[in-house]
Amino acid sequence: MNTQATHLDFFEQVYAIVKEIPFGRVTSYGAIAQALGTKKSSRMVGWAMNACHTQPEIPAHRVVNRNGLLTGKMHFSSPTEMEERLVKEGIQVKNDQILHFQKIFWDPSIELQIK
DNA sequence: GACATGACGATTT
DNA sequence: GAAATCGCCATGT
Repeated sequence: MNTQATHLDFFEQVYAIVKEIPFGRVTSYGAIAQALGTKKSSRMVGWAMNACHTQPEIPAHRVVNRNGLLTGKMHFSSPTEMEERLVKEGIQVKNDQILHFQKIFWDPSIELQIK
């Protein structure tokens, strides 16, 4: 049937990890990609997030780029919703950038003990 | 099927 | 240390 179910699998993998992100924590696209075993296709993670609108339960605001920069904030209902939501969880955001990013960084490949 | 684009990352200059 | 460049892979035109 789905001879091209490649993206569906990938999307579900990404969603599963993003939903496991604990409160007040964030991760990066590359970290998720690496947890899936394809750290090089970090773009695909971002692409999957683009389709996250099909899954309203996806805390996409907890997923930022490797710089801790809210690169995808513009894809939310409002360009400020991502920032506001992160701050609401106790995450400090300044100039669209997460403060103490490395401190609150949550690596799925480690926390989920994915080898 | 070639060309361009994209919520990225790492490396090199 | 900032800017430029390559890599990677799926999607759209």
